Amino acid sequence: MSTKNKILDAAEVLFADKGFNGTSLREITSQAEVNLAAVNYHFGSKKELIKAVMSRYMNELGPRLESALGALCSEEIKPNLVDVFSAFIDPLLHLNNFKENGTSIFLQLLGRGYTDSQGFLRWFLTTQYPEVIANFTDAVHKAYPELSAEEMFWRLHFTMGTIVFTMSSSEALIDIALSDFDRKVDIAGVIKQVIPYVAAGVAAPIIR
Amino acid sequence: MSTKNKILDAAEVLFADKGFNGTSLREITSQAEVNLAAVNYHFGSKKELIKAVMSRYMNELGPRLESALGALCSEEIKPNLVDVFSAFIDPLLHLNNFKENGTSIFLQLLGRGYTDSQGFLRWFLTTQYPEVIANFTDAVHKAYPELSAEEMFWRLHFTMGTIVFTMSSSEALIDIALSDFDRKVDIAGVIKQVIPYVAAGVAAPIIR
DNA sequence: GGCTATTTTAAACGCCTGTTTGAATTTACA
DNA sequence: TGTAAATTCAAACAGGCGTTTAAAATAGCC
Repeated sequence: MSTKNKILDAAEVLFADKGFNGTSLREITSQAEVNLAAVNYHFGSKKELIKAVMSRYMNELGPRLESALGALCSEEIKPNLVDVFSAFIDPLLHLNNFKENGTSIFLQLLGRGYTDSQGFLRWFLTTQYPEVIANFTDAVHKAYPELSAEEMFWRLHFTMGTIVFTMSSSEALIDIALSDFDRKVDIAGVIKQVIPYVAAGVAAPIIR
Repeated sequence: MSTKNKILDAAEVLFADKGFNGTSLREITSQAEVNLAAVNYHFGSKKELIKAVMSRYMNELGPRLESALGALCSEEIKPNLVDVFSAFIDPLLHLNNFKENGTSIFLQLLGRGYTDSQGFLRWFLTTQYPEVIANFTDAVHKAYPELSAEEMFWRLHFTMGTIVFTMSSSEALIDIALSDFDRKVDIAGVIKQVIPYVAAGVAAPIIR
């Protein structure tokens, strides 16, 4: 295991748990059992390390997401919104093969990135991976063409908020669900719960 | 204007903008034009200052929210979910009278509190203001009695996520909407957009 | 006016942060 | 095996953090 990967592995877990600002390089390097200076040697700075952590996941997720959404767009029959959102399930759950708890970690990182560091991660994702977003809006437009561009903009951001926020606090919520309802829920279970919710939200009647 | 209030006024804006961890006491006190030590003198610690900032809003919002939701529950006719969520509008917008941009600041603070500081604010709100949550779940249950307690739990947290996340990045989103659609949107406009979304999400058909 | 209690102030405390340095060590290749 | 490049390492850097201290200033009250 290379030093670079030891750092990435330790960093992603700590970042997901405590946020980017809330995690120090000393925590990361001692967890990874490497020297403190290794981060700056291999990545240049903490900011570049954050980008590297996100890129590793996006490079794994991006192509699968594109092909899943692309397949949906090229079909003859018009998809419904549940289909569109369900297209996310397999690519997201595949991250669990890539890495233990990969799905959960990635979604938590996404949530952290949206609120930490004054939205620089939003800039990073939208500029580095614009085709993912374009594919998604295309699919939604095909499923629900009556929605104007502006209404779609807002509803997609509401959806992003629902997913990202839920997942960034999913551990706490899963614990509450376990103690209140004696129900063991995993990340796949949460995703299955959230899809009808966001699909109905995006499909809500338009009030003008 | 008392020193205490000067600190609270400066702190809430900075906390909303940059998070609790991301804002230093030195930023707060220099913005408020008071001495650095004043925070620890008047509030004891940074953590207590955060609680004080949140309490000032909750004390303003709580009673209005309770009466709005209480009125809904005591009505003869069964409310629908749009009514339930609409009950939040007036109490929330009233915060704009209480304080300039009060609605926006409060919702941003709420969002920060859920992700910053490992959820201690969730603990603070649920233990200090449980009746608000109870009123809300009662109203939703009356509007949609088929929903089981567990399904309601998840859908309410999805809703919380949608609102809180949207509002915590509302400034950035409003800017994008302005440049992409030439549409000036304010916080009330965003709230009106989000209500049909969350109402439809909570009302989504149950998949068992 | 004088005394007490409250508040404000400048300075320092100890600790933690990301980053840099230069020497020691390991690795890779001829 | 010898040499040059790549990597690791301990140590220190400058700066920011929340908090504390004790003296100075202000306020309230008899």
